[in-house]
Amino acid sequence: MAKELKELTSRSDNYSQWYNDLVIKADLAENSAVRGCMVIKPYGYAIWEKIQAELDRMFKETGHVNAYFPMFIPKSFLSKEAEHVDGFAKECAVVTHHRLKNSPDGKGLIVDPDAKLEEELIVRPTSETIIWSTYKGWIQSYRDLPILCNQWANVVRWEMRTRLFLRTTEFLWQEGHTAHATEAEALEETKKMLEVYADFAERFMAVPVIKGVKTANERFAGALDTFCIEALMQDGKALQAGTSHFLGQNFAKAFDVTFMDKNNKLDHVWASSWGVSTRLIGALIMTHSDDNGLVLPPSLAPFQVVIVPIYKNEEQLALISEKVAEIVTKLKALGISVKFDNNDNKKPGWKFAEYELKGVPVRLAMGARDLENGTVEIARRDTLTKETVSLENIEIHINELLKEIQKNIFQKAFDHRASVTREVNSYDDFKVEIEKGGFLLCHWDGTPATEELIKEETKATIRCIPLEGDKTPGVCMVTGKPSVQRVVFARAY
RNA sequence: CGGGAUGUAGCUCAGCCCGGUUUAGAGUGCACGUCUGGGGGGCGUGAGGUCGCAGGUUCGAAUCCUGUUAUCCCGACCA
Repeated sequence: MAKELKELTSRSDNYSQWYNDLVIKADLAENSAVRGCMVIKPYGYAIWEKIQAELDRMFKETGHVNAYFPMFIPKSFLSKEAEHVDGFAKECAVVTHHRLKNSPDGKGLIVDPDAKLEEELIVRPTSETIIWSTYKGWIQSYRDLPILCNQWANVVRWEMRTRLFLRTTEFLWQEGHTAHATEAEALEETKKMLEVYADFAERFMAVPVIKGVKTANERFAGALDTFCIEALMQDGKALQAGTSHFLGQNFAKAFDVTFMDKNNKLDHVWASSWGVSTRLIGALIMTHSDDNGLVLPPSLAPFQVVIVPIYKNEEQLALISEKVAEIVTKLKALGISVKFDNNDNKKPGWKFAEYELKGVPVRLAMGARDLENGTVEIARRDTLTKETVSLENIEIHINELLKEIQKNIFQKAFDHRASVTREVNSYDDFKVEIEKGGFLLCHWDGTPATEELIKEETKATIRCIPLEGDKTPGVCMVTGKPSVQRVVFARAY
């Protein structure tokens, strides 16, 4: 494996560069031949698979089923919901033809003008429109409701500027699209999925999040309300980690999806949609990792334990392998994923550095010395500490250690967030404080105009109106008008 | 779409200002051999390049000029 750049840019030196370096060097992804699109490499994809597996389980547990809809959307569909088209029109990839032919001058291929599509197709930036046009055929009665579908898919948004995982032209995500008979039920669904996301973020990603609702400015195009989970990165910038939208009857009206209710009355269907994307991997990286590389939560690490043998010859390796096999069996019995790296092409020192860079939570090293003493060296990634322990009940020790690492990195992220979250009461203070990063809890008069002004002057946005916590009213830090509660400001990715 | 930068070996880059001792280099990676092995190891040998592309200037261009194309970084826009 080629690792030319041995040294990572430090976070304090250049956080942005550190992130870019880390994604490449930890072998998570790389830029592709297609501008703005990334290749997710096996190690990075393995993390995505872990994320998928857990979320998929959680979705099914909450009554959802998977389905798949086309990646192409007839152009006319997109324009049916007025706000929706406004939100996405500027970043759509458009299919206009369906055939190529040899260039008359003999050089390469050209688009065959005879193969022009009657109606252009949009590569989905999100699937509300194609799904709601489909749901129209599925729904006649309240007995057909609710519909609780999720799809795992790729989407395309033609962004001007991209960054690996955080914003790519094409990205992988899941999008849930649900249809309900009542407003209350759709709203309940929206909130339920927000809880699922928050639970996943905190328990599996070890990323503490604030649950909240977006302001009108930040709302999803076509939604009545957008709920979100907001995370805080180590550099003090916020990252939206997931959204759950209450769509009201907007899409049902746009696509004329009606149903007969229990009283034989025709009504439009109520909707929610919700999604998280490969951006979560970006959140994972920027929350936990350090200047030595990636730090992965045990719950999502492609493998939780790596074992490195240290030997002088084949005989020693054979003896070590035998001992290691016992440990592997015990670990696997506890559901712990483990990799024994007996690759002879790399030296132990190289492997240590490599697995540190890749964020493997626990590393074991076993050599002749350990064989003699019945011990093994355990190194934990989060604290970079090492200890030599007895092999007796080693699997129990490691199991506990993994739990502790999971807890520790969450706590570390939680403490960091707490340390850079503060209440600010005057706009003058705000302008100073926002430069330092972090979440600022401030009173705001609830108007888009004030929000816009703050954004223009400070580049800070309202990340969300938090659902939990202090609800004391006050006065807007800018206009002095009444404020219902403090809202969360930050500069964001 | 504005601003900045860069295309030279698989990768990271030097050489370019000031054209000719450069037969185009280094590090790293790769192949083979060997000594090694508790934190990216040492020695030796070897393979690997139309210097992004197209023109131009010149006796001579990686180097100067023009055009073109691609990518990266920083902003504005967005998950």
